[in-house]
Amino acid sequence: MLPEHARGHNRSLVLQTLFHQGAMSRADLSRETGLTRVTISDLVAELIADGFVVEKGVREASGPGKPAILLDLDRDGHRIVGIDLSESDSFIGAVLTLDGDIVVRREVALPAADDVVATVVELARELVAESHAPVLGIGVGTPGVVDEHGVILTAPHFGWAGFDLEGALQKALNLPVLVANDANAAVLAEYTFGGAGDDVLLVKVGRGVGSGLLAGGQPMSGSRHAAGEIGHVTVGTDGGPLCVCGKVGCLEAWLSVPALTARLSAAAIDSDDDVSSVDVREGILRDAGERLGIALAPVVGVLDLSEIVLAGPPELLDGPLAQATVETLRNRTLAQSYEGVRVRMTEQGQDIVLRGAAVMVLSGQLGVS
Amino acid sequence: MLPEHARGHNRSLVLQTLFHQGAMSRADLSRETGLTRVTISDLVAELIADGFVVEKGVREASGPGKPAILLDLDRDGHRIVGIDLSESDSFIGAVLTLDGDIVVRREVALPAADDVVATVVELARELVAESHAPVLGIGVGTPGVVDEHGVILTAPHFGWAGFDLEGALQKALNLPVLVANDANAAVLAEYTFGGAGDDVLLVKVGRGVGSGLLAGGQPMSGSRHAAGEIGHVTVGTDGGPLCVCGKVGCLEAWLSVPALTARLSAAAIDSDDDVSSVDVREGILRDAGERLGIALAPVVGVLDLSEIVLAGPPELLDGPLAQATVETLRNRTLAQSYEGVRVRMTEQGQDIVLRGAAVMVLSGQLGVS
DNA sequence: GTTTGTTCGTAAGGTCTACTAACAAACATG
DNA sequence: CATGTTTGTTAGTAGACCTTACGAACAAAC
Repeated sequence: MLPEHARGHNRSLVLQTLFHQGAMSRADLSRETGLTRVTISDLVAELIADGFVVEKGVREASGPGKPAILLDLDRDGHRIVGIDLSESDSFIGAVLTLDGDIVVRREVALPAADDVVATVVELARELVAESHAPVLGIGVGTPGVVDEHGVILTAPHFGWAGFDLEGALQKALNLPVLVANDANAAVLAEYTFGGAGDDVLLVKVGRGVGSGLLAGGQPMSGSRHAAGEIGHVTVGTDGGPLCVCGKVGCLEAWLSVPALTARLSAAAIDSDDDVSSVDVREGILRDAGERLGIALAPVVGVLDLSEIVLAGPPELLDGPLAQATVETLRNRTLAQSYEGVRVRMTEQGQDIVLRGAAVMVLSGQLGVS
Repeated sequence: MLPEHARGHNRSLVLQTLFHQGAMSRADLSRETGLTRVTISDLVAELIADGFVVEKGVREASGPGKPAILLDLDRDGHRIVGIDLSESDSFIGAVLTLDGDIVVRREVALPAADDVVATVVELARELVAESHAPVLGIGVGTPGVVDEHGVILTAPHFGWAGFDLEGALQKALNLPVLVANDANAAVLAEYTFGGAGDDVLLVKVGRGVGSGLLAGGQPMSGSRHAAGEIGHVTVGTDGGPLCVCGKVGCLEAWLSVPALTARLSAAAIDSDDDVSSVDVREGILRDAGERLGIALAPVVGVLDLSEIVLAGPPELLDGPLAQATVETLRNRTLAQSYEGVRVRMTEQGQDIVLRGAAVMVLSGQLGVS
């Protein structure tokens, strides 16, 4: 550890403070960070020279003393490109501000397996061209198991195994690129923009079921970079639906969007009566929610989680399903640990992976999250 | 972050390197840490002055050049006192070397609830007096939920709630004191002395069932310092034994030593035949192991654990129980994640909490673990 | 209008940390 | 014995942050 590492840490500390607390003076930053005003002035001068911070004029005097010069991140001076490869029928890309707001959005149809990289490169190039400010970097959220250098260890859907996607994009685009698993990206979005706490599990329900975990404010990657791969864990001891993986009672067989919609439409056909059809629908969703609670109870116990966030189609997740999950967790964990475990939908909507990809860039390039 | 923090980090880096790799020269340390020989000399001089490092004479020359002066931790220059409050019938204390070897061992009967602190203080004082070298600090592993400052948030057994045990001992003993949960201490022992990897869960089976978790080499404490409290998580969806907490099918009701021994002895009375009695015994243990596997499968999936370590009576845990656990994990998690999940007994035996308490002191005082 | 006290930002100088460059000591080898 | 290698130290330098001191800009009190 060298002194210049401490310097980098302090640079990030200043950026982080401005990012979360908004415009403030050098003196405010000094009080907030514990560094002296002199050191803050020095760091700020460097950050202004690098174009990350700007002076926003003087604050109208509210008391005695010289009025402060307000500083802020140059929130319009840079853009981030985020890309989401997790949707079942398209790739989605966007240009985002440093605050995670989407400025431009592009969607392209899912290409053939051989053209995936070329398609992503082209999508990224278009977005970079659309950005009217320098692009800080490109974040990508993808299904599959991804290591810390953005190498896809396994992604059955794209036929990747040991493929250095980050390196390939880096080389083609000549900009900083960061690649991570889609659910891991999503939990970062929830942490930075969704007000999630330091210990949170995000369960992402789509074609499959995955999750991203933050413990103590740090993303968990696991011993083989496969943390969060929860879709094929068996739930309960009483059988269950057959899963595509061949086992019985996998969480994914209970909870994935295809599994749920199949069961719901089968029930709708069986039932003529509109009233009972609503009950049947609720029962199916409640069952799925209960299964999620059964699977998560040991995780909540071991990790002492305070918050579980659901991401996916709200018409399926938000309602009886989430309700059943929280009730099941309550019944299956000790009073002490469920008291305060919240289960809620994300408020990031469809853009959660895009915004999470932006957080990856913020974190990697500025040390902000 | 100040330069002196970086200095402290580098001091710890040197100590850590010597701790794990044994005696070596300044030039070796330089190569190992990436710091220059000059900086290493400076740091080592400081550490020698502080009494943590000693020169052990020259290494017999194996090639050209000036022979190296070997350095090592002064492993006999300091002792650590460890105390284990988790046993059901006694408090155990020990004087340990920096390598975790037990030099002196003392055991005292469990006192009345009001005398717990006084008893621990007296035990610690005796051990400090027995130590023939300066005591680096006192580590305590206790049942209950403990925060990062050693405040016992809840410990029903001792009737503690919000009690600052660390502060009380610190004041009475006038030495650095560190207090943590017993299972969390145990997993540290397994990590530092038992060769466990960076992502490991230790399940401690005794009067209750608790666990300690290490993820990415860092101890996890959870959002309310209750990480690892797994005893009262419901397992499976087919009922189970009644638990003291009033629920049905808690892991503790399946797996705790009192629950297991009760079921085993009941079965032994029922069965006259010696041969079938062995089968019955094995069946009971296998059932318990299967339940542990059911509970841990989602945890292994979410955290991508590579290693699960069992601590407790080997005559119960080591054999059919552990075997059933690993088989159940294999059946209930995706191939990818079980491949390489090892389930094994600890080799630290009865002293695991004592040694874990020593690691807490090593880590807190020297930055070594 | 003047004085007083406060707050902001900057300048100068000092301390601490780790680095590079250079060198003496101690050894093996041809 | 001369040469080359490795170790550990000395001397000097660059970077990072600190303390101290000061001018600028303001509010409040007189």
